[in-house]
Amino acid sequence: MTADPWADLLAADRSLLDRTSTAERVADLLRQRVIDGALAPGTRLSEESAGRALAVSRNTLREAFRLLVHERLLVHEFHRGVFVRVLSDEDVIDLYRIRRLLEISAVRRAGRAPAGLVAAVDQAVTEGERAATEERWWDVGTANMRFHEALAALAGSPRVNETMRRLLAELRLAFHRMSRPRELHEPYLKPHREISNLISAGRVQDAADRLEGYFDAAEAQLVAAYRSYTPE
Amino acid sequence: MTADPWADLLAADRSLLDRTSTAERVADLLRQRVIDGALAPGTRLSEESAGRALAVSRNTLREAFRLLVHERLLVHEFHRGVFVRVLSDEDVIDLYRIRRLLEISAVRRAGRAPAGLVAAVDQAVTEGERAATEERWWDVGTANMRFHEALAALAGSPRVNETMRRLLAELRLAFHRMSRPRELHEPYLKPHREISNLISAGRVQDAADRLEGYFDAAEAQLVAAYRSYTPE
DNA sequence: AGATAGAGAATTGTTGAACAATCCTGCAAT
DNA sequence: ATTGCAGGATTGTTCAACAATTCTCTATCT
Repeated sequence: MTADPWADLLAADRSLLDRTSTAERVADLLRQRVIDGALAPGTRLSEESAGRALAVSRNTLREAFRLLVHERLLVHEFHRGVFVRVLSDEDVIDLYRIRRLLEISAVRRAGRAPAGLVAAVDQAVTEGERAATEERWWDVGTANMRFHEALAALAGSPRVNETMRRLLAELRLAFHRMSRPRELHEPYLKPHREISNLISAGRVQDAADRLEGYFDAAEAQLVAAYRSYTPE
Repeated sequence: MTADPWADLLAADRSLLDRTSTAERVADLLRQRVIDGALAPGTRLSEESAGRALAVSRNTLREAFRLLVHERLLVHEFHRGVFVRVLSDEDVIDLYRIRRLLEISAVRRAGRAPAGLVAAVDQAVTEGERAATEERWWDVGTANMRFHEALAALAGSPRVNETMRRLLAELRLAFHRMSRPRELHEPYLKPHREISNLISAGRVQDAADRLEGYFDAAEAQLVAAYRSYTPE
């Protein structure tokens, strides 16, 4: 019962010890496929074929499905199966609503944030700019999301981080409905750069105000785009 | 394929049509028991005994467990079982951090909120005051939570509502570690009343500022209390 | 032609049993 | 007091079975 100072160090490594169930790994895999668009919104995932493809039993697969349904990446219709989520207009609006709350609040309190978190914001913007010069538009979108994730991370809250990660994964579902990734992502590079510079300069209130206006414009534009792309 | 105005009304009732799996109902039940404290933090829920008690198979039970683990009410240790979550000090601090973000932002934008949502805030406070005069201290705590839920609801976002509901359920885990429900909940009645009145009066900025100060005090106090109650 | 009904197939919901992998318990040995 | 080691208990995962529900296709009717 002695106090072991090194024990805490080891405890941190415990997570790497491969201690994850197959259900979780299946969920990780499916989540990735939904995010990168290999599984398009609306696709039905039957237990039988998915189970055969991944070589796991139906029960294990169902556990994985439950996780992703809870993350809103899949929807579960009783006795009908699970489908990759199709976002409605209201969903996209709502995603922006909650992101606005979290990000603006986080930026407004960014004065307390450690330097590393501020640097991460700048880094995400830089990464987006580089991807843009190389015309990798999907990567620009990814970098843009990392930017917003970094903004929320300024709050220094694990739960905020996880909430943001899930929201952004959900937002990917909207992107997959739209073609023209360049028109979709490029316009945001400049405002992102401005906001990042304001934060780096310590002018967090100005940054928050700028972000507020940014959201008004971005939300309106994306919703309009999403609506116009909607088929049926 | 005609436009049916009444079809939407019916569609809303579809959810009442009992179309829920047993796993979900088991999860609902367990969630309730965790929230009301019948299952104390740290309790181990073995698959065998829980399954026998609820008369469901292990597979179904495991699906329910997955849901509650995802909601952070249970923790799952590989090959060891599931336990009712024990919140750490950091968890309590983090819960307050994210609540602060959501609630303050929601209040700050409460000008756009419909009157019904504002009324709900007042109603929650009134309910708490009544419970206090009747010395039902646990109910005072419940009403206090409903107050905070109503504040977040001012944002008018389904996702914010759900996030708050989960966060408050998680916070219940902290309360169960503490005795003295009166000392825990009573002090907040007065500030809640003040904030509610400010919002009703349309002075949302003042309310947000007041809430900010409230959080500083409440968080410090609860964390101190939680720490002192912590056994082992 | 188009709508409707109904039989049969396919899929999901749930259970129970089985076995492997891992953890826990208690005792012996040092 | 700590370590090593069996044996038992619990979880992880699969499989097979059946009930409940939905889907599909054809026959029927107007």
